Amino acid sequence: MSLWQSIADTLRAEIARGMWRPGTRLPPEAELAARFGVNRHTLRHATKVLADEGLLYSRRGAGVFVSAAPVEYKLGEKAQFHRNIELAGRVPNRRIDSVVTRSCDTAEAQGLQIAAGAPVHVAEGVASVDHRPVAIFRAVFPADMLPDLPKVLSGEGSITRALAQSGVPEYKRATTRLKATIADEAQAARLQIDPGGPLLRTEAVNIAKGRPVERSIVWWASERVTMVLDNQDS
Amino acid sequence: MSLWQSIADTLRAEIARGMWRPGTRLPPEAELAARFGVNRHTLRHATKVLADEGLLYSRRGAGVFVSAAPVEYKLGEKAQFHRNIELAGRVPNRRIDSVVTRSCDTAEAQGLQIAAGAPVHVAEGVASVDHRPVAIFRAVFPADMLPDLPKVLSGEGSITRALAQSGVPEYKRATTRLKATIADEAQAARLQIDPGGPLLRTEAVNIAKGRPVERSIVWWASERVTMVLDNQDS
DNA sequence: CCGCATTTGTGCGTATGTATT
DNA sequence: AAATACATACGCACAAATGCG
Repeated sequence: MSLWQSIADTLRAEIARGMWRPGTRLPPEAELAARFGVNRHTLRHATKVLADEGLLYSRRGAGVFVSAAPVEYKLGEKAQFHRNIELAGRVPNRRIDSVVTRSCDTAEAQGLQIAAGAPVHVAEGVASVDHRPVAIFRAVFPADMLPDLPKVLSGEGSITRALAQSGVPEYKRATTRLKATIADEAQAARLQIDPGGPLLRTEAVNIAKGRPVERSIVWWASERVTMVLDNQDS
Repeated sequence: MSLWQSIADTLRAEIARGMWRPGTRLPPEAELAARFGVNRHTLRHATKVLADEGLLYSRRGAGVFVSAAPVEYKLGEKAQFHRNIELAGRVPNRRIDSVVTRSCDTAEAQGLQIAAGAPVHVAEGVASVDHRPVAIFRAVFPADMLPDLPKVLSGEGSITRALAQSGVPEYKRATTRLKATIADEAQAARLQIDPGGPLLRTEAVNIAKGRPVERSIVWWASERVTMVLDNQDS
């Protein structure tokens, strides 16, 4: 095995076991090169590979840093934001910017299996992990099933808890549709990414007792999250 | 702009406009370095970037080649892809442009659960629906499990049949990871979309008898496909 | 605000190993 | 067997960005 490969493996293992915490700076290239007894180019070859993998990033004049690993968001029946993020050992948060009640459009009607034009509650906001924004969401609920949801939502950061308080203690994700899109300026600003960057758009329907209770559209900053579907679990 | 960047841009543009046909060999590094008036290392930096993008691949002792070969031979459709598209009432097709045997990188090693640097077969090509390209794929197989896969591939023209002949009659998808990316010029050209457009990148591992047999990365033209996950079916 | 040391980014020269042709 | 060509690695030098006193 080549030198740069073994160095990359060593550093990868050290990062994996927490020897270098996310956000911290690695020792200077010269120092690391001396530690491994190689030329600086050889060390740079190793760190370049790790940077390609997303484990490291470097800033000229500043140093090489351990990057925060992208969140792995598990898809499946029990896909819930808070639960997923907490299982990954991160700090989830949801900020609801607006809650309005209006009549639904045809796409929303089809997803929720209600009559076109029926009243719905629409909540919009930003979801974050470790206090960094990762997604913009728009959640649509049938108003007749959840008459007092707006009141509960404004006091809650969790949709699951809000639904529980509105008489829906449990729900499952029925379907998820995924697409890639490009961030416009407004989306980029809210997610604190560059305009034109890649977004992963998920469109999901949650059901309780066989009836749709929520249709959500979420735009994820693809740099900060990876969707994972594991067929062995479920 | 740095030298290697402008060189990479030049080569990328030349490949995009067909000056170097897919499958052809580029001039030797020394010659290209002389053409651009730079050191061989500088040129290698540029070609390395293009190799990372998937435009080029190098074979030690042989040369640097343009990744996607033209229609040399048409191989059969992968069962999953084929069935999915047919169920949607469309006409599926898969074109394998190249099959190369090389040593794997660390990411591939992790996915296939083999030693880093172990030999793998790599098949690249384009998947189409209704005779329009929808995805670029790269499939990686462990060479020790499937020693004669390249021969079988060229003889049979079917990945599933080739796997069956190699003692893998059945396999299933274990995990799928999804991300959104931006199409670079080469990808856009192959998919006949605009550069900068959204791509849905799936990274999947197929297993047979508990052992990984294939790791595929597929870049889908997001304009032409939507991924759907239905938890009620399975 | 300036200057300076630090640190990464880029580039050249050279040498050796190893696979392919 | 020999020539060709890529892979790896070392040493040196300078540019560019950062951060601190």
